Amino acid sequence: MIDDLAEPPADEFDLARVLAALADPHRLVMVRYVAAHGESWCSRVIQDTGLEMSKSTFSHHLRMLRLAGVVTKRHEGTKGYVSLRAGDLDHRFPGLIGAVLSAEFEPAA
Amino acid sequence: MIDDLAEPPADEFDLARVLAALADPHRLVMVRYVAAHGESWCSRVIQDTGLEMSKSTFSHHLRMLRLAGVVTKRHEGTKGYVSLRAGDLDHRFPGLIGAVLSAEFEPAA
DNA sequence: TAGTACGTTCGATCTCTATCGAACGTACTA
DNA sequence: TAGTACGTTCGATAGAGATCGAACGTACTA
Repeated sequence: MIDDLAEPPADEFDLARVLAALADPHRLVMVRYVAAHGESWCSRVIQDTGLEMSKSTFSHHLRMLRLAGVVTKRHEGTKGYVSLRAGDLDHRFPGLIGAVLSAEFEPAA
Repeated sequence: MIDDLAEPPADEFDLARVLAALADPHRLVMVRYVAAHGESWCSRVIQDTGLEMSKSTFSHHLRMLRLAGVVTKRHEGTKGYVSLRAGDLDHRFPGLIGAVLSAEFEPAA
């Protein structure tokens, strides 16, 4: 776990990149989970959400979210703890993450 | 211009699809233009925004936006008039389009 | 010292998307 | 009746992203 991935500072967030990071059903599930449960480690997210994907695919999605600035990760022991950068997001794009989190998820809800 | 593209009704909007439609810098420019100027015809959007793309590429982006439900198009004479489905969007995903439209566009703004 | 759990990285594959030029159909205009 | 403006559709191409299994490195545990 080398993990020298550069998470951007809030003032360098790119709108299109953030939207692209959120524009995936699996990643929306991930983001909603950490938004609701607070900081969580990866395998817990996979288990609790019931996301059916391999660890490598999860890691890829996590990478997309971190590169956009949507989530951050810290490391403790063998676990990686993921949390939403709600404050940074709301500072840079006021109301955006709140609207996404409170939006109806499924079509014809 | 056969144009039998099915634009979804508001209650069938899909969040991931809408976010994906907005997750492109060119399409963000298009959406912001029609949001600011109201109903506009295609070639006017291309000219005023200074978007450097072919007509076919513009047509492709317009298609993505329409399929997601972000914009609608009506036809009059030889021109296609595009407008934002602000009401439908806000009804289904309250605050989302407003947050996107008011967001800082460029990084390090 | 293994052994186990955790998560990343590495190929490989497949699909989707962005892009263009060319050709087309539609409607107005001279 | 051409001619022109408008926008779509059709290949074709190139790039990005989603997905997986396998291999790896790290930290705790027995």
